[in-house]
Amino acid sequence: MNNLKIYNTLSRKIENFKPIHEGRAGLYVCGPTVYSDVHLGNCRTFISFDLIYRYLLYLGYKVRYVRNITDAGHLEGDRDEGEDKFAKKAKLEQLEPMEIVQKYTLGFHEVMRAFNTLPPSIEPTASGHIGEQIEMIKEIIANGYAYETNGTVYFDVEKYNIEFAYGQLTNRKLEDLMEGTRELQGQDEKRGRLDFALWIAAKSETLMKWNSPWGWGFPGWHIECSAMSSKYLGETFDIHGGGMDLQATHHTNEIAQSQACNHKSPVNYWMHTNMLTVNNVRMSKNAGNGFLPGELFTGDHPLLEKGYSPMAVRFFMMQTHYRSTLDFSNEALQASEKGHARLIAAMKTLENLKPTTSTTSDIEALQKACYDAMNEDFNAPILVAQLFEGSRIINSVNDGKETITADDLALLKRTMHGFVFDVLGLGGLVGGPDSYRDNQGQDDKLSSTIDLLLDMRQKAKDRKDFATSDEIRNKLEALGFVIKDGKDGVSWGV
RNA sequence: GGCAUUGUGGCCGAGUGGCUAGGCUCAGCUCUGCAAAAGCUGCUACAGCGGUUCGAAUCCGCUCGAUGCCUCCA
Repeated sequence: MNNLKIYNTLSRKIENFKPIHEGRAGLYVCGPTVYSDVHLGNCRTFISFDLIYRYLLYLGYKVRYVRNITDAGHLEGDRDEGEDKFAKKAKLEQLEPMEIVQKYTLGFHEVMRAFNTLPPSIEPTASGHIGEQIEMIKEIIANGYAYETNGTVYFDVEKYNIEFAYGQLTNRKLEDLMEGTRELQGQDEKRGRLDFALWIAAKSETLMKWNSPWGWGFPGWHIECSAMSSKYLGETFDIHGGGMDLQATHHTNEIAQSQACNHKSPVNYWMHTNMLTVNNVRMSKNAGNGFLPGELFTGDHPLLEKGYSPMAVRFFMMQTHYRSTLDFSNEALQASEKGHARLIAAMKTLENLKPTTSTTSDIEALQKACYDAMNEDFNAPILVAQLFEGSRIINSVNDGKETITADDLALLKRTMHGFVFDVLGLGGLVGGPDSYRDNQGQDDKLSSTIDLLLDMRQKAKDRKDFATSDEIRNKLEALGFVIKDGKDGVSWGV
């Protein structure tokens, strides 16, 4: 449990993970803004952190995993101009803002389930924590790091920077940041160009608004994460994660708010996941090169040659480290699809392995290699390579080319199950994720039927009636089944 | 312009200075009635040029290329 290493954005180094409380870990991940369908880039981030969450659990940590839902106050422009996203979408769709929130929250959960991600321990909403956010803003004002103008409260970045390093997370100096900032209209209310809103005064047309000491309004985007993370994980907690694109603005402001409020650094380990690209260009909502998870599953998109199962996609993501960019292409996806199928086939074979009195491969070394891979900043690609070594052993034992003792077989099963299913989250034995397991009863009937056909084929083979046996095989294969003639009989897969 | 990341074999992708992951593709072999599956073997990889070193894909410098952030985004 003590060998885990994590790359910390703050130090730009791989560090030993030392939790604040022995045996426990607090993890906060910035969740989605639910004003439209979740897109695949978001999914990659959440799947990456699902892996991290799963491995912490697998190591025996008691983890509190908090992932928020942003359902209020997220403006179009990050620097406080623009319109409320929910209200804008609501006008377009003629719905109440909270209907939008509900619709896309449900859709988000559906996709997360399809990818077999574990639900977080707590999934707090911004709109449900307005009080906490107001209290935090009051404290920041009392501490002298924020000021109110016409019902809007701004964070005073330049004043904060005198005492703290505002740009520490991105290694930037305040002067450089100032240069890079444009002069925007309607900003006379701000004292400094980098100042950002903690609370925004409602206009007459604002649909989502709450009462506050500064009048009716809504919270700025960044304050919700500071308020909710400190509420559920404490003023300083272990790990905060999110996509790399949040590093410069959102997370930088989160640190500033928390420091200004609580006088302490909020997070020990900052983790950032890399972007998803298509043809080497970042997939983004507005670039037109993105597709939705649903389109990926069905293949119903011009960029996709066919559909890919959620587990094949998850496996594809596990073959790349979370800090590397991941490029989507049909070729790469299809390669992963086959690799995934081969690994899952070996998992099935593992169930039927027969032990003997000696072992030819070093199972303990395999197990250690799996732990080593994940302990090195959650290196899933190396883990996958080790699991293929495990699958090679499984198949060799199955072919009678290698042997294994009962004890080693038990260890091999524990290792393979633990890392394939519990850590990588590649679904259960029968058909993968829960959504694919609904027709369990049918599956049983189907497999009896296939077994019957294969039994008939065997009888035909026994009397050298190869015409009949091949006909059965060819027709089954045409239906998508794979027939494997093994040493001790026939097996099949889909 | 500033701050970062990055350039690995046909493709995708790991790589902590020396022991050259893994998957997919392709070719061959073993097994098989034939296939499939499985196993084994192979396919002149580290952008270029210098440097440090006994030794560099890995460290340093320069050149060229790609990407991200700095402006909504996971």
